[in-house]
Amino acid sequence: MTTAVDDELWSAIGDPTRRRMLDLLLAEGGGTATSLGAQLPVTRQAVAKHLGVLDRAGLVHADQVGRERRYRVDEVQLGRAAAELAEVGAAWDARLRRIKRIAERIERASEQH
Amino acid sequence: MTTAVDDELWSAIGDPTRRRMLDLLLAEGGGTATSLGAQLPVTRQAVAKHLGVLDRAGLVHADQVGRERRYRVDEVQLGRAAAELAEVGAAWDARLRRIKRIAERIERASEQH
DNA sequence: GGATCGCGCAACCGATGGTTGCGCGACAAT
DNA sequence: ATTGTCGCGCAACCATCGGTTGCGCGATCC
Repeated sequence: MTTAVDDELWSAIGDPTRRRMLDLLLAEGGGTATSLGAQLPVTRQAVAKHLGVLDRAGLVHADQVGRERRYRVDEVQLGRAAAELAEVGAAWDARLRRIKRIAERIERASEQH
Repeated sequence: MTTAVDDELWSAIGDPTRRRMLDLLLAEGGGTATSLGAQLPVTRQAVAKHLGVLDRAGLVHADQVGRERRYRVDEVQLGRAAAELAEVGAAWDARLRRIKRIAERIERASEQH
């Protein structure tokens, strides 16, 4: 029962900084490398690289506005990502629950000697 | 509304190979660096390093059996991890849903000019 | 005792997340 | 129109990490 998760997507949202960037973009409805960099503990250049990764993964999308490069979240793609996250979590949870049940049954069986 | 996710834990389960290792350990109720390496596209040494990371993160736990070093999953810790995954997914989902609702309201408002 | 098995350690390599430094084009001001 | 500032992209460089190969050692099996 392989969870069939898109590893491309995982590596994009696996990075903590990129997750915080997505959060910021969602909260403010968009932003630039400079505006995000001002609210993060990394430089503008680092943010720009991350934006490139997210862009190639299809999670964000940029358009030029004057001398600014404004990024916004692609809600559909991020929705897919969120769903996959929840799916993996649920799969593990289910598996753990099953194991726990079996363990308890064995416990009971050995208790009554 | 910061999601307050433990970055330590994320980086541990963020790696695709480590996730597959956890799956294998769960499916077989434990394993060694060699046994896992045989079922993965990487060498035993790479697996051993990953096991070290998972061990330090508290997700697995080893005990020596003869000349074997047998690892098993710490179900409680993995349960916490699964819960956090689901939580982040749900948080994004909720936020996206809220944004969509607002967007639709604006749409309607501007339509009736 | 000798062959084998499982493991740890060390050196090395490529990709990646981060930095600094620089130059260029777009906008603002006098 | 020139001059200054702002936002950005490009390049060089560094540390860390996931991966490899190679080796040596201790435990186990004949």
